[in-house]
Amino acid sequence: MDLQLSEQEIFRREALAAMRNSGINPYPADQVPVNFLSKTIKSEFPTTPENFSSVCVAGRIMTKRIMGKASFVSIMDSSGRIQGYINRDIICPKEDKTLYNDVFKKQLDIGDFISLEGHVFTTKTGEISVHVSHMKVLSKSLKPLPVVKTDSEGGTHDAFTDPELRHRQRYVDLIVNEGVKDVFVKRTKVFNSMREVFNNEGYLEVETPILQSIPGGAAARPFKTHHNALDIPLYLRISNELYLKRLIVGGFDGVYEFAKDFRNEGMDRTHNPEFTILEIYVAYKDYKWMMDFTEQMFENITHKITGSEKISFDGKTINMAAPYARVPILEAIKTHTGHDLLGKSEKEIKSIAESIGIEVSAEMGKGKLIDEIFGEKCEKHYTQPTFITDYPVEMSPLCKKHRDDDRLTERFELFINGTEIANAYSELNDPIDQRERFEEQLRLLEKGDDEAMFVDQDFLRALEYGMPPTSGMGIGMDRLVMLLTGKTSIQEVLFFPQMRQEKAE
RNA sequence: GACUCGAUAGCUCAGCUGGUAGAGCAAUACACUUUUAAUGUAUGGGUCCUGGGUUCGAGCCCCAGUCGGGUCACCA
Repeated sequence: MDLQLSEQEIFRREALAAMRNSGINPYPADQVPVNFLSKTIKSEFPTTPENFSSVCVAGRIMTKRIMGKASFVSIMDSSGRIQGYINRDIICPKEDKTLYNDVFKKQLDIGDFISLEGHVFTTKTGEISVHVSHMKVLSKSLKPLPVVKTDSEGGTHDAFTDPELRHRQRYVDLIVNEGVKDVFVKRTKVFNSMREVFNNEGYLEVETPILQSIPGGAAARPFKTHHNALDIPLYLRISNELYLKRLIVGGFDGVYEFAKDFRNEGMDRTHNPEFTILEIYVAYKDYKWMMDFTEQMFENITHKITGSEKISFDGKTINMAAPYARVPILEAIKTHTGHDLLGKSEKEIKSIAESIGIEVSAEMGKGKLIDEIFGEKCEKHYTQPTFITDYPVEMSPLCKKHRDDDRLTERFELFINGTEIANAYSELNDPIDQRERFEEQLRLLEKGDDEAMFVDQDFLRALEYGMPPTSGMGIGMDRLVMLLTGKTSIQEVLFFPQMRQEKAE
């Protein structure tokens, strides 16, 4: 699509041709005998200089400083940057100075990949550098990178900041913006440390279908697609919950999946159409156990990722150390609105909601009303990790009724910084109760609630074979990563957030 | 979806009351054998997001659209 080349792009193509004319392959095929990362050299050279008499590093040129017959070049590898000192008469010991005068000085640009071989030394100004004896071109770059500079006080100049460009061209963002890579490395560390916790408990990581004919397990609008050979409609999953419970029926004691889910809804700072939820189901446990398990895990992974139990987010300090407060939802509503909703009818709750300024509509059932009141008046108060528990039965069609009060369920949601991070149940395993709950959802569906759940007959059949008491939880991984990396936008923790097409054609 | 702000050189931005477009970095050329936001001198580089309109004249004003940010709504 780049029919029109900029001046700089033309210069780079000319440099590419010139390089070939000098007998240099700008895209060689051979392996590069890299034996050190820049980070290792910088951290270990001061104590064991004898190990660095013959190093080979490779990376992308980030700056070039030419001072006549000697030059400095900074290259960036996966671990950071290192400087090379390039002296004309050292890399060109014979008559022919082409490699220095033409290739290095003129044909190599910021963005090109090179390898440097030589010994490590410290320059007059104290920077650990590679004293280069051999330089090789590894790959020519044809597009100019944004040049971000950092001054001696650590200030950044000419930062590459346009969010559209940063997200569309994440590869450029990763190259030039310090700290971006780190967010994604942390993201993977979060996943890995949770995996470690689950695997140590003996839980099995599994995979379940993404293409589902009944999009179940959550209240959300699905993406619809079509299978040609079967000639049937299929949906991208909005949740994997019902499949993981089938596996508990099948006899696994603990299963988990880091699941990409897809919801065909609005996008904003905390929603992307595809996102990742960790779902875990453990047999013979209840939601109280899950709270203990969760707060312990969150304390551990926070420490592992950030080095502390305390995180700062958006100017607030959040203490992730266990234990977390446990507040029944109706208590929370009582505290923040003064209204006790326990035992109140749908009509009474509706008028209370209206009286405190909440917009209500005809198709809102009891569960939805309570959800609205909590969402509007309460959740923002829970900055520190708090388990909100015992949701009304109408809000939780897949959750077991509360052992002490059958108007409530054994459910918790974990709120941190006013946002829901986790949602967990003592899973409903009474197949007759489950069928009735589905039928209630069907009535809501007919009433026009387009988020009500579909009836999944095969899931009911599985429950009829018997499922042990089980506790299950879902954790919004993207939001958890946001929290642990201090990012306020989901786009900052996804490599490739959803965006509109760049060009109309 | 609503409101709002924005889009100008490769990047970050400036651009007066409407009078043919500017800076820093990057680029090109030259100088410079330990620099580091290297430096000095010179030079080139523009579909001012797109399409209409007003005007003698539009980067600037008006209308429509595209893409993005923010806020809200929807939604976990």
